Amino acid sequence: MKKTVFVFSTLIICVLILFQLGKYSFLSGNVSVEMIIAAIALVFLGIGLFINRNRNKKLYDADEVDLQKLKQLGISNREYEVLIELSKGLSNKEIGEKLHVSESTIKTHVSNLLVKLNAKRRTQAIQIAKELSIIGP
Amino acid sequence: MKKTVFVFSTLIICVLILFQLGKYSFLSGNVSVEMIIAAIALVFLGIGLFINRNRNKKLYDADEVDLQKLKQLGISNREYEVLIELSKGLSNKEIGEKLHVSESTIKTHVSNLLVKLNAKRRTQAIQIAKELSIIGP
DNA sequence: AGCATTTTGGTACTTTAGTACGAGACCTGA
DNA sequence: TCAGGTCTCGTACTAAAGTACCAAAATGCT
Repeated sequence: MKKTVFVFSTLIICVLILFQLGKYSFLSGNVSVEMIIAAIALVFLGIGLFINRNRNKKLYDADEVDLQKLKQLGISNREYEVLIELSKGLSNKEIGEKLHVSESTIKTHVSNLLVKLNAKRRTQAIQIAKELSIIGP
Repeated sequence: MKKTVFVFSTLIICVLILFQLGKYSFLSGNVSVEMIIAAIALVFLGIGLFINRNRNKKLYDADEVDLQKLKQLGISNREYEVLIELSKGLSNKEIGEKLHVSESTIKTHVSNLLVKLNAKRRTQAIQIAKELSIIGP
């Protein structure tokens, strides 16, 4: 939310600045029409690129989208943590060591994840989770 | 390559059209300055969004990058096919059925892939392959 | 044709992964 | 306080995955 507000605020401010700049330049008559148009075009091209870059990043950030889908699927916090490590290619044992719990516990979490994600294997779970955008690429 | 040429050609054409449009409007004096600027801004905002969308898609297309990296890693055609199915979350047995070979063969391919990708598990192989951009997200 | 590589497949084995239970500890809202 | 959910851990089992080694076809290149 913060990012979205920031981006759109910046956009609106840019629009206002450009309008004022355009009026002033035309009144004074010092700057050519082509230059102004080129400047505006460049600025908005940049804004377009910036917005899309942020939009693509946002898909894999810890934002509202994730939490919503996690609740829909009934995935708990701990299970989500396991899912993250799972997707990094760690074994159950390694995940257990990283989260300071036993391998047994991880197995339980993974089993629950497979049911909730409707997957047969951990590799499939990774794929499904990525399609649902609840984990990064 | 085709896409890049297309995008930049479109961009240049848009620039030219906008310059001509700008000149004509100012000469005739029928359209307000604000409207023209707004139109230009919107168009280039759109172009910016469009370019970035294509750029992000291109990262995971079947381009030259793949083949180069595959040769560097010594991954053969068949192994690559197996890697693709692997990343979809299929089991060795399922991959065998899909590619019309035995599970044994897939095991051999997977074992070779793990060595070549320097991975310990298939999940890790998927992660590494994605980092190297030799398979899609 | 001859050599190198790839692809295929097998056996036998060890290691992970995954399932199916049960059960205690810990919070939290009603 | 108590039901419900989460988190933890265990045992015992089955099913995959992965390793090591071998070897015959198939393919590609010169």
